Amino acid sequence: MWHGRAMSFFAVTARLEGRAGRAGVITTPHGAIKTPAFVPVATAAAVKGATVEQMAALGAQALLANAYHLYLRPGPDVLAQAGGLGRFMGWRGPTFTDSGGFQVLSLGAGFKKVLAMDTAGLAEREVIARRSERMARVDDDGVTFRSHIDGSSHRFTPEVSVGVQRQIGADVIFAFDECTTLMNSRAYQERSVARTLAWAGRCLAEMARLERDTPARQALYGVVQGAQHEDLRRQAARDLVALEVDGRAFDGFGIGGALEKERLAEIVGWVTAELPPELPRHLLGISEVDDLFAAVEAGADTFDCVAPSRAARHGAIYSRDGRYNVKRAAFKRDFAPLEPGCDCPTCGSYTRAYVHHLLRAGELLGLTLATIHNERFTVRLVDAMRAAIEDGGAAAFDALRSAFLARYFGA
RNA sequence: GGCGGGUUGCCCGAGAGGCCAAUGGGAUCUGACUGUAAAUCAGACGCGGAAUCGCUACGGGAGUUCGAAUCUCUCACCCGCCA
Repeated sequence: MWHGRAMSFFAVTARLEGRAGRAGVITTPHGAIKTPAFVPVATAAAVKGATVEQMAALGAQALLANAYHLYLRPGPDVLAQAGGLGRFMGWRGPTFTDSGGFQVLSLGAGFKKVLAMDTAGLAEREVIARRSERMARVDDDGVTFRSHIDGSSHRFTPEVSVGVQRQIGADVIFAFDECTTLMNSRAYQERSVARTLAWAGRCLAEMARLERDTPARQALYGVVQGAQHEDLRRQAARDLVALEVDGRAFDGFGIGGALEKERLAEIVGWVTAELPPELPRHLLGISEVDDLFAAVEAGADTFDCVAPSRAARHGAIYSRDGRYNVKRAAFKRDFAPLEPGCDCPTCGSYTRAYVHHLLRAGELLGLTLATIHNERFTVRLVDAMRAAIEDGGAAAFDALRSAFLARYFGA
């Protein structure tokens, strides 16, 4: 059990002078994660389009799956019987699971909407107007979900989420939280943060209870919400840090929910300022290049995001010269690699023209090749940040960022 | 040789007198995607144009009608069945 906090679950190995950013190492029963690190998403115990061998080869240190999805299918008992998430999926490294909290939003008010970044998109009244088509309903005790698979009704509470994640057996699990949008009112955000805090306490209690029966070395992260409101974010962080139930406290913290892109650095900064430096912070659902630089500088240690794989499936390719869509007609006869200079297996053997053709032809290999590249791009980018922090400190980090962003976004 | 069916925009395919520049798919072009209900979604897609505007279009030609992709005649080609 890690909850003693004195145990070396996480250790800081280098810092950005004068800033919150740092490098470190998370130690799990399935290996270490050098931070900052990008953790690719494997929602249903699979990175869509890529094998775990491919993910290991491209340098992924850990993978993140989702408790809600695995609960519905194949069922947490199957994962438990398999020997845990990693065993089940053939992945030898560390694993994370999200609590299902995000589905409170994605199956609820935020369906098919840009959740965090688009403030102009959807007014709260529209969110409310769509209520009838929601497949998730929140109350103070938990969330009632309609399965997106068969429409059946299911109930998630903090206790259920922790129990499910316990069975799934990832090395790092998250407290069940309510994820809101920027369109929610201030009053709603206040109520929601209070609810998430109450749930956090119940998660700790349930974790303590389960650990009493059968010890298992899983780290539990509390999730800081509060949207764009500084006072809510800071208070939420302080409350979670102070929380201790039956001798159990959080091993780390997630930063979640609505984040205005323009204020991401600021918001992450508020939160990390309130968090103990000796515990790791995971920024949920972020991976665009400028966001990663901002968040690492602001003190986030790990990240997960669906963007690299989803974008790849849709033809969007990350490269140091910016993101582009390889399905565009312009690439039909472009026989350069997806990103010249990239060290990924795709770029080592294949061309834009080939991936262009595969994606247009609906060949599954196209998804795989593009996914491998995008995941490698993102992993490597964060790895480069870590190296800069460890080897050159703030000056090196700044140099990397300015050079990278200038080229990525054009001069 | 006879009888019947057919020919629609890049492709397939609806439409059977005005509401049709013409439903739907596909292809094509472009955009979006940040704790995955996402191998998805959205827009454009005859020509010109900012346009509720004009032009050209439903195999060719000739008609009927205020008005035709839709009705008539005819020519061409395609597909069935019977000789």
